[in-house]
Amino acid sequence: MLCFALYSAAHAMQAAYKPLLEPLGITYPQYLALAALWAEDGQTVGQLGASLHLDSNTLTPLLKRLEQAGWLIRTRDATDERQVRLHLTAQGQALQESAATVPTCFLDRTGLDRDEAATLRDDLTTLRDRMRPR
Amino acid sequence: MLCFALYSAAHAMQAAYKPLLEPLGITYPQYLALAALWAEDGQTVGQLGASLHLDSNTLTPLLKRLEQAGWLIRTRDATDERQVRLHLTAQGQALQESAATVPTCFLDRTGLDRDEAATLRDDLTTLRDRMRPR
DNA sequence: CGTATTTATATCGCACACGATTTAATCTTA
DNA sequence: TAAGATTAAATCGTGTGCGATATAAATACG
Repeated sequence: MLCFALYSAAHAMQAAYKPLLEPLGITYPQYLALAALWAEDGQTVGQLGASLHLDSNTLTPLLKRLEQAGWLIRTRDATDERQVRLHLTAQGQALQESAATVPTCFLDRTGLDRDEAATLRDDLTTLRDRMRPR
Repeated sequence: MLCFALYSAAHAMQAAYKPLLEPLGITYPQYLALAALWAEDGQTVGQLGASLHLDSNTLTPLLKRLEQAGWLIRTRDATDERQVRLHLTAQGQALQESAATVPTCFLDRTGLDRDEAATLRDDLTTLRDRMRPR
């Protein structure tokens, strides 16, 4: 069953990330959100949701927790008051340094070399995009 | 990022299953539990948890919902009262028939042929087992 | 035999996911 | 420009996952 392999591998992946992220005080989905902001600060909730494939019903509480923890600030866009922009705090930017080793540590844990990991990543991304539309 | 590919593909997979399972009135994790019981009825919570990689903190509420819905019955093992055995009801057994087309429908949705799906499944299972132990 | 330890579930609390709905702001268009 | 449609977040409810703890039954051991 491909589906169960995917289901259980995804859970195992989050479990493997836990010891890496716990010292930083963030969860895996929070890490994804912060990583997106490290790549581009000042995104809106909608932009973040588009890249993470998550909607505001999931993101709003998660982002409030990140704000509560001091990693970012949520501000209404001055031009379009419907949008909420996400800005990293100094602490949130500094966290990128602390998390710098995380991807490599995780890759080590998988036992895959970079090429194998890239191939599997591409296969999964293709699969995901085939399943999404309808 | 392999991790995000895995994360988002797993979510997309559950989304792809939703229209197949919703008519049956079950969720994807519930489907996994029932599928395990279709393969072998009368398992204990612990046995089911071992095959699904889930603990009783997740399974107990899920199984209570399945019992509530009439798919199975939970009974204490007479020999060892610590264990809870899971027995499909007639309705629960009959559901296997209704769900018979689900795996093929899902495979169609992935756009993969059986060999590609099997290869990806094995890669994911290997990856999962590499990440699990420590 | 009786107490300590181990084992199998259950319970509790918190953090996602996501369908459905709500609210508020912006855009459309007659 | 005023009413209706659209859009962006937020809110609400339900169902997982999982760490930590509790409970009760079975086993080990002195």
